[in-house]
Amino acid sequence: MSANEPAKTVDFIRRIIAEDLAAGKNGGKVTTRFPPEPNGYLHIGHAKSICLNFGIAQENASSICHLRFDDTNPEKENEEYIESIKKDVKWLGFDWKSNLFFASDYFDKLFELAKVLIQNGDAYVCSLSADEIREYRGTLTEPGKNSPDREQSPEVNLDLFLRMRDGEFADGSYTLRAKIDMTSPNINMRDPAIYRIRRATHHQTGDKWCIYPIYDFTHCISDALEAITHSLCTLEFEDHRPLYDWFLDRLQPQLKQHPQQIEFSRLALDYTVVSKRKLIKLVNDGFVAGWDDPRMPTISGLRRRGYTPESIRNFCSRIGITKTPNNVEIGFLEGCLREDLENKALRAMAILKPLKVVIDNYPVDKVEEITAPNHPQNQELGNRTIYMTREVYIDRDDFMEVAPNKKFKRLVTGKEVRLRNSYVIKCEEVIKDPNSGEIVELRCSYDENTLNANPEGRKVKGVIHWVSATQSIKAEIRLYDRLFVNANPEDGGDFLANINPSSLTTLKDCPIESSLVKANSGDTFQFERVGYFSKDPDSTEEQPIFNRAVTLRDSWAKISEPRREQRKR
RNA sequence: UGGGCCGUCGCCAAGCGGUAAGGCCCCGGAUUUUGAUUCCGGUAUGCGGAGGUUCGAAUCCUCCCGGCCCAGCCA
Repeated sequence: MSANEPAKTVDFIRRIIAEDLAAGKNGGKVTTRFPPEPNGYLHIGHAKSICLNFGIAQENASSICHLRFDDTNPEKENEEYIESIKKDVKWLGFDWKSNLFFASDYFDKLFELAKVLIQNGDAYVCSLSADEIREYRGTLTEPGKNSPDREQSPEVNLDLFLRMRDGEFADGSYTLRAKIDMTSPNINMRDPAIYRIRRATHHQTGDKWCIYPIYDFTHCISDALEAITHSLCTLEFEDHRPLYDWFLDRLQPQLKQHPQQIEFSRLALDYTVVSKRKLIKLVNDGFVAGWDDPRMPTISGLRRRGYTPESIRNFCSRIGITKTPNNVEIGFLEGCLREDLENKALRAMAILKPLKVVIDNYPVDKVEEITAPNHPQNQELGNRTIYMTREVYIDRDDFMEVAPNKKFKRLVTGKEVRLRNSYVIKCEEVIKDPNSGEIVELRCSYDENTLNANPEGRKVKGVIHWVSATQSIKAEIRLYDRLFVNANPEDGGDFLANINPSSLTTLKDCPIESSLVKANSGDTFQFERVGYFSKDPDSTEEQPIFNRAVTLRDSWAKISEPRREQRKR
């Protein structure tokens, strides 16, 4: 957080924790956990949770945040996801130290605790099929009815449960259920399943088990076993809290811990989907190139796009933690990136839509070395050498035969403009293709006394970027736009129907200044007057590739095209 | 329509009975070899609505309206 940032008011969760600490609760300690299921890559919504949980640990002395994989559904999980999650949490700047856990570490313990529930008459083995269980559950407005197996003796239940574990029954034939209340207005309390039979090889436990515990049973116990003090989760688990507490209350003699679950609202972002199911769909159906496609709101996608950990952390800090359903503007995230990159991205020049300029009075073979600062305000970032030659490229958007209005201050026929870090040039003649009428070249002259100096007797307001035609390299530049055309991709019911067909524009053979050959994959630059660009890992020696992370703020665009579609909500 | 939760500026968000913080966006203006950055200044007589309690209400009470979540052997 920058020095002039106003003091951030504490959110309600941090306030509760501060109060608990002050009251000496939990022995004056606070332990949190980030509990992802390894069934997909982490996204910006997870970043919010990571920043909260790890952030709280950082803010309190001797506090710690565990990384725990909630791996109770082997059919959807795998090792690739586990590795990506660890990588992303680290990249965001957080450290779980030695506290890496798996819910599957507790499978034996969980099994024993399930037996305790059975022995105490708090759980029973049910022979109803999935369809039957649904029927027996009732509806939102009608109570459910008891399973015929509900009053089975603990002895029978225990025998059945052991045989479930021993593989005597087919998948789906039995479940272990908590015996709570089939008439509860909270559907989660209507005898929820806590174990199901599923012959699936688990990425951590292999084929040791053919029964797997369900989230509600697993999560609260895992929290208790790890002595988590504050179990923070999103609002959709609010209805599960009574269940969370129910299990812990019943098993208090065994666990001797009762973490507190607190819920906060999940992050929603304009023009994006943040749901693993949908993200998987985008990846599997080829709408994007992969989990790390720069258009994806995944941590890996944002990283490849050019986002920095600092910008994401700052974003999470600014949106805060509340229970209000929030829908954050995508521009808010982009603003955080710009703010971070403004101070640290080295400057360079690149031409997206080249227009050749020949400076007739510039010596034919002269190659002039010019030292240009890497950052206009920060000399510590050093300098680089750029090369001035007789032929250069400028951007087509920076020239018009006739100025459209008095505010236009780029190059116009017969007028002057400064080439950034170089000379003032004047457009003398416009060369067009005789057939198409397309402008193919500009013939200009330059004022040799204007390098690092203002021209005599006149003011030249406009400054445009340029690249030498002979001393430059060529790059592929990928321009990204939002993945969806609607602020709410769900509009109309099918998010796939709202995919932006032009979310990616690939520009080939863009002239970029030669200093960029030294760039490493992942380095991010500000291409002056254009935006921030990050070198893509797919780059090769011959073909550097740059991804546009975000454009610069562009107040000229507002004047010249004030009613851009994108500005509408 | 059962239950749970939420409604303060376009977007986030403080506020917790004493007379509406802040950030983003937006609008002016200054500086600028990036129409960037930076810097100044502006932007809710109003807190979903209606009543009520009180000297005083965004904050307390009542009713109403709107939104989100829950009927996986997913998490």
